[in-house]
Amino acid sequence: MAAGHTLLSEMNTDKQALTNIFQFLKHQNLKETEEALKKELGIHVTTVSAVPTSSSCSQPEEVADSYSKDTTHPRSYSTASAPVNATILVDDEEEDIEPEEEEEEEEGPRSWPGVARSPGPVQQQSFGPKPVIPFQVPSMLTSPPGPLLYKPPASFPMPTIFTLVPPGLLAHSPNGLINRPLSFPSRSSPPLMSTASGLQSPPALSPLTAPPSAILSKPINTGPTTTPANMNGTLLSPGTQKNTITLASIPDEELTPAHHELKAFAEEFKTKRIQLGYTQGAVGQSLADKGYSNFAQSTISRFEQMQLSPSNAATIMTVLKRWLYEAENPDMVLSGEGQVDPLGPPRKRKKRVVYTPHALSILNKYFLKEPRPNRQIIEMVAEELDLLPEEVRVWFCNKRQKYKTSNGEVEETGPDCPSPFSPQSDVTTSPPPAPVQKNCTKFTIEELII
DNA sequence: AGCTCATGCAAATGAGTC
DNA sequence: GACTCATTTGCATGAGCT
Repeated sequence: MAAGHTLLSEMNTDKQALTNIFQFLKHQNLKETEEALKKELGIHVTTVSAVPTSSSCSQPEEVADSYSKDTTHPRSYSTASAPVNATILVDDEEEDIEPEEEEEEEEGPRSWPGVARSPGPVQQQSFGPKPVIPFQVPSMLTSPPGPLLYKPPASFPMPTIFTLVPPGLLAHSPNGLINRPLSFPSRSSPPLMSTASGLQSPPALSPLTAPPSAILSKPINTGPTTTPANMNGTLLSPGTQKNTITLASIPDEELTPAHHELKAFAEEFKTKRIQLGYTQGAVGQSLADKGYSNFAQSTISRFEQMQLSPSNAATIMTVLKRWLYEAENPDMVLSGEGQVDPLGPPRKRKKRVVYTPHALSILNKYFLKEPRPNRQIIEMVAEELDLLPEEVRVWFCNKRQKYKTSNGEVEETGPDCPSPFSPQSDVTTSPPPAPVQKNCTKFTIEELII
């Protein structure tokens, strides 16, 4: 504690932060938590050298692993608009202090080669001094003892950068989204799911609409990957076509404590979501509204069913846990830098493009002729189909991948050089058999013109 | 009929590699 | 820089319910 005081004395504003925290705890009658926080501060602050401008948090291995693949989700950040405050490190263990920038990387939209994109929604603005105090909430706080039965295990800690926003200050939020107390979704407002309405592109070619000549045969031994092994959805994640392990598929006896915690939270989340009157789609919408990483209804559904990999579930849990806390405590918004996602700035995942049957047909024809088109061809195809070159490139990548998995291992000829096709294969999109091409001879554009 | 949820499929993404 | 591979996650849609 003494060390904590030392640190705090150096960082003026954190006194205010601590005051707020303790007031909050008192207000919530969280005596135990308060004590624990004090205790924890006393312990952990000693491990910190001053962290004047950037905050940091720890990620024990299991969770760190879950983050490891997504570098766009910084695990720590400090505020941009609030006066520079020190952040108190609460968790211990390994540290990784991310270089500032994160928020700047704050992504302008992902850049697509050769294509100028309009910037995404501005997540951070300069509002001048803001009455929010960046603070790293201790893990026990991130899972409020009161409303939440779930207690975060050490192996799945919450991201712990938060800003406590006193209720009275909520109205000062300048952007209408940030720091707004969570409100119940209006039943009259269009739910998230309703976006899947008439404005979408036509569905992809169905097997029946594909020209007979375009129907490939499936390999005699279709691997286990072409079809979900379990159609009832209890063993394999539907969206998981490979050997991805989902939490739901792990036998009880093999579940680690961390897995149990995830499952427990998923159950609790579902229960409380329903109690709060939110549909899965509304949760996704609310996440987006609040500036968090948003997820589609389907992802929320999969989370609740634990049809996600453990690491993926852990990642999503951090967001949902925070969302749930705010939903249950509308007067006390936990926010880091306004409403920054605990995993970093909201993801800017490119909106999924649904290709028209016509586009798919053309793409498949090109794929047949040249599964590995060069840049020039890609650009030509993109122009013809009014797509981005990057979209075309990705389509070919995915197509090769799908082809390879659905047709078994490709030998000499490789997926790039379609081998004589065995009867039946990917019926929806695969092109008709092509002559075996030794050495994957590239086609010229002229040859590719259909 | 309209809403919610579950799920197949595939577009998008990230890590590792060449 | 572009590929492969594994993974994540959104769109579309069907099932079930009210």
